[in-house]
Amino acid sequence: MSSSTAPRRGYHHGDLRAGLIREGIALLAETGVAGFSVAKVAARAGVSSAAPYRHFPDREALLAACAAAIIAEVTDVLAAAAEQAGDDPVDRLAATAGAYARYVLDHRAGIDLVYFHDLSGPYHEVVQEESRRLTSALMDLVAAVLPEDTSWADTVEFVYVHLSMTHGYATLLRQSTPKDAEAYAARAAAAARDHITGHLMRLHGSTP
Amino acid sequence: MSSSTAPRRGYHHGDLRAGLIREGIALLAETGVAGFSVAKVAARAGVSSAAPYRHFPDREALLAACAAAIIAEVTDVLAAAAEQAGDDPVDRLAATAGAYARYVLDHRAGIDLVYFHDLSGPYHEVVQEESRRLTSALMDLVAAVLPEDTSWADTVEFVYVHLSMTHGYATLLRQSTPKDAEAYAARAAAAARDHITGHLMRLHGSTP
DNA sequence: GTCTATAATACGATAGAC
DNA sequence: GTCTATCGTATTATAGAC
Repeated sequence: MSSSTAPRRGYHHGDLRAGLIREGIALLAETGVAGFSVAKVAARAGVSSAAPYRHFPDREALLAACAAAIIAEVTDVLAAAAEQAGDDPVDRLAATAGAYARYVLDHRAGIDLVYFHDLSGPYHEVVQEESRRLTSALMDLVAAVLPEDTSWADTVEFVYVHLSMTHGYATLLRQSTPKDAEAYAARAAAAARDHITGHLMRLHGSTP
Repeated sequence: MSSSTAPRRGYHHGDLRAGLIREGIALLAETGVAGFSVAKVAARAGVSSAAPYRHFPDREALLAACAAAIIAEVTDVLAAAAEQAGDDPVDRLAATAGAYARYVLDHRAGIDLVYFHDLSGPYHEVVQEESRRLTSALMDLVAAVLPEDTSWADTVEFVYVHLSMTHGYATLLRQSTPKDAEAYAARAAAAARDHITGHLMRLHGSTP
């Protein structure tokens, strides 16, 4: 019974697969996709450069697993922010923009994997699955903001634009001042609110 | 006089420096920063892998030169789009969002260099110079949209958000359907218009 | 100013011991 | 499942011929 829970030796890991994904995400946050390599991830996890190939067939598969994990985490972060924002639909949607900005500021380069890597290859079904989860969560929040008779296509389009400006603001932001994250998150939320307001104005056919 | 205008030999180039930047931009558009290498750029330009080092001290300098050229081109494209949009300030600003989307669709991965690479190192004064030109051009367009008594800081913030959502929409867009660019550009412009309208509403203190 | 050749390094991936 | 060892390849950058 002595070997059931404790690691057998120094090089043994309880769950190397999970550890590699964790270290992969950390490496991506520091260097971006350009600086990502299987060897570096392995070194960070404290194993040899051959070990990852027991868990992932090639570099691309490890990268895809990291991307899926990042998207999953973002989804959870946005959902939590909406939950915490209260009952008003506009507040809830705007809060996701602020939370996204905060996330990108923390994970810096990590997010570029999701937006700049070609996700159409093999192994990427997992990534697309997580992307659908994220989109789905936002669909619910957006549907609560738009009028009840809004078509599915228009709702999707609004999700698209909301995520776009949220992502764009957060990444531009990352370039400049890295401090005072809360102030920037608040401004990201305010920008999202402007967009929501303007869109509702257009729907109502009035102009300022 | 026979050697003054014509190339002397097969390996001779009139302006290799410019050619390297041109091919570097094309390579970035195809592969992104991760796939960028001095050797590949040299091969595309039809010279040996050592030749670029006569014109750029290292890889980073070539990359910086490409980034500066990309930003300069974007600046020109946005200015031309505003010019072509007519006299209404809102039309002119919204047009830049559409033009940006069109540019990113054409140059795909190329733009990530500008937004995801660390631009704080050496050689990057040129990049920051071009960035300032872009910001400055947008400042004029935004100032024409906002009320005359708007502070400089608020104008900068609006430029920031406008560019953010413009960039975000264009890059998200690049991920999905690559066809029907004009329709997407029109929607990018419409999204920018929503943001402008919503912001003006907030300034006027009214709600939808 | 461009070439050929090369050094030093890092990477992806595999083979075989344990 | 992880190790050590290794092959093949691509990269950055330099040296020296022309």
